[in-house]
Amino acid sequence: MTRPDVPCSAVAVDLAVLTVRDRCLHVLVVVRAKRPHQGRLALPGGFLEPDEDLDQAAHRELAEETGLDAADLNVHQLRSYGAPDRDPRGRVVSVCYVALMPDLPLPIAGGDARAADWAPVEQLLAEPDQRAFDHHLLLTDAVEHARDRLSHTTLATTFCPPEFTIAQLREVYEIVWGTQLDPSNFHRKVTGAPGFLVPTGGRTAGTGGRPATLHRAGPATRLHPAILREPHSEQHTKGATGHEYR
Amino acid sequence: MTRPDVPCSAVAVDLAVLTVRDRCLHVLVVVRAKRPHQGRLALPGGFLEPDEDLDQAAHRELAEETGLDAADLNVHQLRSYGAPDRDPRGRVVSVCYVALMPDLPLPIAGGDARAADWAPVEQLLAEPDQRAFDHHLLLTDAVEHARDRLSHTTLATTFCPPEFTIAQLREVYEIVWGTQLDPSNFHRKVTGAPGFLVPTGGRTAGTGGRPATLHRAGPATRLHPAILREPHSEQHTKGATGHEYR
DNA sequence: CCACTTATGGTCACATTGACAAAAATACGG
DNA sequence: CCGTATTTTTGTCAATGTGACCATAAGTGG
Repeated sequence: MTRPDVPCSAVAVDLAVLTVRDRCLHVLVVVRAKRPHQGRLALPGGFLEPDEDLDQAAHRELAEETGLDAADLNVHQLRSYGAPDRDPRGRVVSVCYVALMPDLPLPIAGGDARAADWAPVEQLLAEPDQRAFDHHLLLTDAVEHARDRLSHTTLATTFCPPEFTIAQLREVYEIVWGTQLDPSNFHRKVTGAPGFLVPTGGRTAGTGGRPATLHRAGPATRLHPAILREPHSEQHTKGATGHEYR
Repeated sequence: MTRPDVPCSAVAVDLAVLTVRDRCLHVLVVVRAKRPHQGRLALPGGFLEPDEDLDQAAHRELAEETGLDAADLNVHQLRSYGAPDRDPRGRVVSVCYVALMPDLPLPIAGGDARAADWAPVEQLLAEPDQRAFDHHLLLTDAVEHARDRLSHTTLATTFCPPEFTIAQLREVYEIVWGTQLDPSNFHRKVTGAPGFLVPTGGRTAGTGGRPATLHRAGPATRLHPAILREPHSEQHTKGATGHEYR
């Protein structure tokens, strides 16, 4: 059905699957088994199938790589990448998705036997030229995207198990943002944001301190008021990722 | 160069070019000259050329449709659309860009002689099924994107001429958001946001009121503090566009 | 000079925030 | 069993941002 008079490209869907693990932000990576970039770390992904929506492809790839049903996870399109030379095999336009998930037992070795494992984001970002294709750029953008979203949405709860304490949630923010947050003020903010947290009635025990009340994620998606990343101040002319707004 | 063993798609780049005109938000549309959707209004766009980056393609299309050099305009990728049946001719994945510009003299009839003209966004959004392809969805997302960005970035100035008054800037916010803003409080906020506005020294004249000082866009891109859309309050569980975060 | 219009500045009550203190509720060591 | 350390949770206070609203400044047109 594709028309012969129109330039034709392969369309790939790549995934930046993020989680918080061992007090660090991790991303799911695979070791490439084939050329090009054989042996290098890459984001999991694959080509769009003929009768598939982009979102469907992302969910399928996620299921193949992690064995997880993405239905209740958080998978969102980030942006597309189409530099003409980004894949030496030919023209490939890649649609990148970001998925956030709690620290589940393990990424099952993928359906197609590629080795998939968690890698610390900080370490990967420190060596810009070791990734396959332009996946360093994809990862940079994905992390920045996740950081931004934590401020304005209730996304942080997707890094947590179904029931969690406010300290666990605070740890997520601290790790993703690389900052320290005041426990007392953080508590006030998140409990004050309508629809963010729902107390389950349960409490923790055996942690050597006052037991914490357990919470579930509430119905809200946008956060009001937002939880700000920077202690305020400063001229904000920065923007790291190369996809600067305005 | 494209490998035969991989599903192949056409990749299109579509543009939602927004401007403020006659106190309404307008978008640049073309009347489709060919089937499918002949005679219907569509967002301008075209297919990705073999040796072109996505951003380059967006700039090229913008130049073709408006005759404008996009260098100093504001063109950003929104997201991609890839429903299998979105184009009856075959598989087409479309990367949508949003461009914001001041109300320049006119959109020159495009290089390929298609009629390009401004259409009021409100009117287009009111008739969901009259657009070509899924361009109603693209437009919905583009407008929501622009609205969100006004709060947190200095994007609003790109709707204004090089020199503008604070009242003109306020009008941009009011029109894009569909709200009324208090002139006095708005003035306090925008003049207080560091790097947002730079007074040029000039003043208006002949407007039947106190002359306003003229400003240029400042160096800042992010806005601090943000200029909030809603007078506060309310449970924010909404999200209109179908691409809900969380 | 006066009415009118628009821009800009000020006031005040209120909400949000960060820094910090204090209280509550547990574990653990003696 | 008591005191101390630890962690959660609740307050307090000053600084700042915000909305509602009023006042003043500085033009135009009669």
